[in-house]
Amino acid sequence: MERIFADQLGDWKRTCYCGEPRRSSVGQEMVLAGWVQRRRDHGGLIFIDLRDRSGVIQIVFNPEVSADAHEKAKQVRSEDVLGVRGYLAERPPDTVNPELATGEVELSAREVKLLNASQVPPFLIEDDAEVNENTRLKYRYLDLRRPQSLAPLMLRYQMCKAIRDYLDGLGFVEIETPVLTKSTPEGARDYLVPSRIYPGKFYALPQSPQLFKQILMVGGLDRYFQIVRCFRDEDLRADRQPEFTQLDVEMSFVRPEDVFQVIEGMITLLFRDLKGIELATPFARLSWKEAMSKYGTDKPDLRFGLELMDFSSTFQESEVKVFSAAIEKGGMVKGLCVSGGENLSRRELDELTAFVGNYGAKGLAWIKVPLRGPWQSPIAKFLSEKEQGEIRRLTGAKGGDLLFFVADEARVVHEALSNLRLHLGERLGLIRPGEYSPVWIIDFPLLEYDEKERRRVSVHHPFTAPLDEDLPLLAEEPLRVRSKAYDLVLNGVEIGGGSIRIHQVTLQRQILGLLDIGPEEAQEKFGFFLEALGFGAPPHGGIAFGIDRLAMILSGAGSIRDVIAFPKSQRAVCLLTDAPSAVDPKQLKELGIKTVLD
RNA sequence: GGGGUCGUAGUUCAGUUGGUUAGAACGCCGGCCUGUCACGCCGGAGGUCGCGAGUUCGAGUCUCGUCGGCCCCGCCA
Repeated sequence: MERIFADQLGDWKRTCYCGEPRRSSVGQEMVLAGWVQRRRDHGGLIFIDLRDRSGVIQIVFNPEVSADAHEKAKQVRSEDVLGVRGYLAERPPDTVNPELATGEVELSAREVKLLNASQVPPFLIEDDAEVNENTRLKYRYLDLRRPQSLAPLMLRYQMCKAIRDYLDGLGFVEIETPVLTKSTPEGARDYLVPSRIYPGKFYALPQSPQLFKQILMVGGLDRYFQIVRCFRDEDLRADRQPEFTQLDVEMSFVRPEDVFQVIEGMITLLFRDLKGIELATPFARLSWKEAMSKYGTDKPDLRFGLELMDFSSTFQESEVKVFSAAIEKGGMVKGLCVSGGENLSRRELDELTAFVGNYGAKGLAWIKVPLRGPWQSPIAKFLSEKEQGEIRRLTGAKGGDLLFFVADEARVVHEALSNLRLHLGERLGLIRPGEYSPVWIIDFPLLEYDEKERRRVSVHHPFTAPLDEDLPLLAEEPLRVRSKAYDLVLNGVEIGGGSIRIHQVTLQRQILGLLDIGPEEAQEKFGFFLEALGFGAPPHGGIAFGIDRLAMILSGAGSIRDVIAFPKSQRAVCLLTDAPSAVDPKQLKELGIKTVLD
């Protein structure tokens, strides 16, 4: 039988949140409202735990206090919405509930309004209820009633508010930029929005407000920021959603150090206010080259050592053919030394071999260094005395250690070993919980060669300025030019990235040329921008932060979906609304669009 | 596009080498109960084993396909 509750709030005004009443308010008349967490019907007395976002309070329905309220409470079920008027009472001492913030008091109900009935919820609204994510997301409104699910969103809000206050204090101005904008080449796949007024033409949703913020600098804004939604039509990951939020920052007349200073102040503030953690400043700085060499990645996790070591010169002429052959072909041999790793089983070593296979490594060589006796290793018998000596010298390996080696082209070696390093770091418990190691990665290469596209592409983006000292290399050896780009990496997560931009149109055209973007294409794609640079663009630079990833780190969330109110599934579907969905043929006709699917 | 993993009651899960009527806990429904707070006690309902083929005397279990959740590779200037 369907239960229908038709009471209205009427002139009732809620006194406070359910989680707030304390002993100091005992005796006061109160109106509370919320959802029914649980009902305990003793036949005579009925207890109801009433919940809102602030917490839970116990309501007592005693027929001797109000027969009418007690009668109504009999009909109440989980997740029904109630308003209750009554007196706050002190609980009898032996019934105090120390688990509850409101556990010393209870509301004695005089009058109750049944404001809405709820269907039986598909899952229990409790923190420790483990529910499949698809069910949680389909009923996200129920999921959000759990403090555990709401907390990351609350923290995210506090984070954004603190950022706004901080930047405001430094004279930054938040300005909105268009969401319906122009598709730009380079970068990720665009989300397109068809134009009705110009059939066959499309807006693109911004991947970032890059050009607009630079144009704001040309406009003399001097210090801009925006917390802004960005869109990239690429496949999802645990830390990637098709729409995500950036903190976008841009400043005029600045050097990288000026940007670092502003951002370090902001990040330390967030950790201090939101986590009570004091981060040391200035943050570490690591050149891209050093990061790649020591960690095999441009986003190293500095919470633990386990650095990569280069054995290329050791194995140049090695009898271990996979090593020497890789070097011969222009590749390298690198490895790492796992202190105390000797007790890994053969099976575990096989698993690690399969693991590096994910990243293209064709194998994983290992050497166990026992406390006494000869090395145990499939390659041991091929290693010369000299090589063994070199390995000892380079690694400092002692009894109980385990050495890993990967030989391949540099890219594969670095991919494989950097991921192996992270994997081992986690698995061997090298990461101390609660530790945060921010580091700026600087001096990125400006360009790299894309084998698939057979042309140079930007490592950061086409508007990044080269290092002044490398400008002379631009014409002859452009791939050796470093840039004024920087990333902020925290515990192995790239949380922000930016650069000092090119502010002179001549240099900008030259860079576009190096990217094989000819004058005509440049004119068509960013003519407006090049023109703007020509009207006195100031030197400027900035940075963009992944707000979602920052919120993940600060809240300890395991997935980006935890810090987004209505996230999409891995197949980019909104499980709540079922978007994307088919549209009315009339809508398509109006837009001049025909689908070509069978 | 590829690899891995999961899908059994509303939820979380169990289900043996393929074998009779698919189980548990919580939730739900009914009854009793005036100090519970994971209330308790008694009783009850609830299943397209994701979907579709195939193998078999017989499929929750095996095979293939497909759909969906999650993780990863590719992709993400």
